[in-house]
Amino acid sequence: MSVTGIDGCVVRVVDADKVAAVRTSLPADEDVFELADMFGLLAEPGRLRLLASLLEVGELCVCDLAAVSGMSESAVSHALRLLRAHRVVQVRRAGRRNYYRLADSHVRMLLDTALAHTEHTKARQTDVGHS
Amino acid sequence: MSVTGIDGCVVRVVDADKVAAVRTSLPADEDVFELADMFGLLAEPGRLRLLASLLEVGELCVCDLAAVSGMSESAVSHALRLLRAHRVVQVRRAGRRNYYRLADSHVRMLLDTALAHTEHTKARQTDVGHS
DNA sequence: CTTACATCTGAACAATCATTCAGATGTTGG
DNA sequence: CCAACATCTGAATGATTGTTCAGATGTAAG
Repeated sequence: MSVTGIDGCVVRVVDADKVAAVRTSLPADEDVFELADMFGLLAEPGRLRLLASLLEVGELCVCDLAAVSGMSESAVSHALRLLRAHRVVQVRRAGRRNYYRLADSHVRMLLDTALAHTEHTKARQTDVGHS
Repeated sequence: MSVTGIDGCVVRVVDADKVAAVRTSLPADEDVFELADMFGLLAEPGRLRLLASLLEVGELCVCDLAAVSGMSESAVSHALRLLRAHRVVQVRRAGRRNYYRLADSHVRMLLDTALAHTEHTKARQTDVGHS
């Protein structure tokens, strides 16, 4: 019913107090973009499998990651380049092979949370079929 | 150096044991897709702000969500439709207004984890400038 | 019933993105 | 140095997606 300026633009607002409160408690734009970006890295089955694999076993070379994830080695390389650019994974050279590992504690936490929930759900479903 | 069948296809593998181990411990395809999908919902600044707002204040109508997030009401409506389709948010009608709230504990956990980290990082940065 | 309101919807457009292909880079062993 | 190897890279393609616009639905108030 009332109006307010936000980006300098005028908008309708019902509960001005709530709106003001939420707006101050919301993360800064920069943080929101960064966060969304981070979620975006996890929003693709291929990359998700790559990261989950690294979380599980610690370190793997490109061709093994391809074998595990079912992607082509080229696709894996592209994915790893992206993850590398975002400092999510780290490389270690060993002869002609490149071994990748997780390098971001934030992503590790999110992966843990997400995968824990998945396994928990699966466990429940298994329990149901118990007898 | 060795080879293996995965999708029936033949692939190079270096550490066959690790590959086999990871493959069994990895979530099922269905779960991976579902998870990636979930992350995808969080991978956009607009939706992220909407969900963070709901996490903060519990319940908001569409136009207030638009005011908070800085999106057009139409864009908000589209976003909410998507979130609704994935059972992430829930609607309550009140007159001609629709009030939305979070409805998915999984997403709530992920949001909590993510936002906690953001605030923690911010706190550290603030501390540094304490003098 | 008619108007103003709040939200929803579908089509269309622009932008982003993942994958593939062909070839480049750099590495090891003979 | 040469050949096989492991990974990387860029361009091109096809698919997916977010936003906008115009209008549809449904609700409340006079």
